Amino acid sequence: MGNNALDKKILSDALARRLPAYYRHVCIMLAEGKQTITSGELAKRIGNTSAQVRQDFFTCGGVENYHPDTLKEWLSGLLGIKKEHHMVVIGAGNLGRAIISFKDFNSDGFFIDAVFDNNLMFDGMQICGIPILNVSSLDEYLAANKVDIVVITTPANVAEEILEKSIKGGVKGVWNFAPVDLRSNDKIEVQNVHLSDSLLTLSFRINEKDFLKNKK
Amino acid sequence: MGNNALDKKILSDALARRLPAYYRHVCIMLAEGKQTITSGELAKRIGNTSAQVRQDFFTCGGVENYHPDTLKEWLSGLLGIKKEHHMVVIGAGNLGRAIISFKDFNSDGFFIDAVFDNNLMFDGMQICGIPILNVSSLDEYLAANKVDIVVITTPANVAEEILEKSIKGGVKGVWNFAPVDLRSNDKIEVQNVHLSDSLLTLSFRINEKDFLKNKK
DNA sequence: ACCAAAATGTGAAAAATGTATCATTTTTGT
DNA sequence: ACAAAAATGATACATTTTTCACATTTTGGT
Repeated sequence: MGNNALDKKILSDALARRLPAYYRHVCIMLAEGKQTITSGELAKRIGNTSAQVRQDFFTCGGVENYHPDTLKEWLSGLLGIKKEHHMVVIGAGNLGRAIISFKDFNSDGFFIDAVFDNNLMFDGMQICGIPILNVSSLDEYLAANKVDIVVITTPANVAEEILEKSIKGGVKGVWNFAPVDLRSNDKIEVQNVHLSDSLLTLSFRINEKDFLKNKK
Repeated sequence: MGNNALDKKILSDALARRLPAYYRHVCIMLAEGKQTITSGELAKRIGNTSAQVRQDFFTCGGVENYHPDTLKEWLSGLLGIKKEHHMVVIGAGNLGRAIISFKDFNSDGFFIDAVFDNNLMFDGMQICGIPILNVSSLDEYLAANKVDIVVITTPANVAEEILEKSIKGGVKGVWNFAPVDLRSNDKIEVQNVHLSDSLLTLSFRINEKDFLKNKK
């Protein structure tokens, strides 16, 4: 004890990106009724090596045993999903609605409490039972309600403004889908999701493959 | 010439992930009417160092000059977005519709030609002018039409099957939003997008911050 | 209960990635 | 057109990340 990274420094992005995958597959294996999980089996599922899995777990402080329940519990603790997270979505467009209708993360304690939009047309309406409010009341709402995470699905030009409001409102994290790179700071954590980036990465890999093929 | 990675080996994932960001910001700067771009300026925008930018460009074979047009052209070539890409979306749910309504990538030569769903209710309908077809006709469609990229927005249980059909149909890449890890192989390139993973990563970073705060 | 086989935890080596340096080239101001 | 300032390309260096190796522990079969 005491010589792992958790004690002194922030974990690497590479590892932070693998943790959700571990969690996801452990949940699946638990649902499949598996009584035991090995590092090798988990590794195979996420497309990695058992050494990597063991090293990651070691870096995160180690897990007591590899029973599905223990692993899920332990990963939940690491990922901070043992407590409830209250979220609001900004933007009632297609993407906003897609996120709201995702049932996936409800089971992990993520709850969407309200949707905000600047279009008055939506006033009084609901999406999947969640009320749509006008974005002009966002400040007020954040002051009156505990909101942990703000989801931005607006156009790029207002994203920065929403970030400011979120900071003022004491929000802990922003999950940003607007095509701008919002920056994290010590007040707030930001996760930028650029959907089109992953399409371009795919296109790049396809192109690269063609490129290599032409070489031989 | 001849001593860069492009000649012999595949570029790293870290770099492949930065390339779209470079492209995105170059496009923005071009739109802003900038006459010239420096490595430092670009670095600042994507939240990195100028050394990293120069190193990346060097690794990719180098660019002639830093004029916005040249850079955009050069990055386009790397990312394989100088030619047209024809896409179909599988799944006409919220996420499918959100992707179809994204206007972002049309300008980069990505065109969505059809949507497939297994729900007969949709038959004959359209989304944003794109026809919804029954998924039973997918094989036929792929055989008759040039499709470069298949976008999967179905539930997890049918994703693997769609991948198989895509391979048989000669598709080059799969952009997968179903919550399973589909694997790339030499027939097809896969990009898995796990939306909830990025939420969990956000939650992890928030949690980690709290954790560190409690230490002092 | 014992032995064999398999899996884990850990430190160290190897590989990959990122940063710093500096000579050369390009730009800017006078 | 020239000198000074700034930016780039390429190498060398430092750090981070992954893989390897192996002693220790756990599991499974007889």
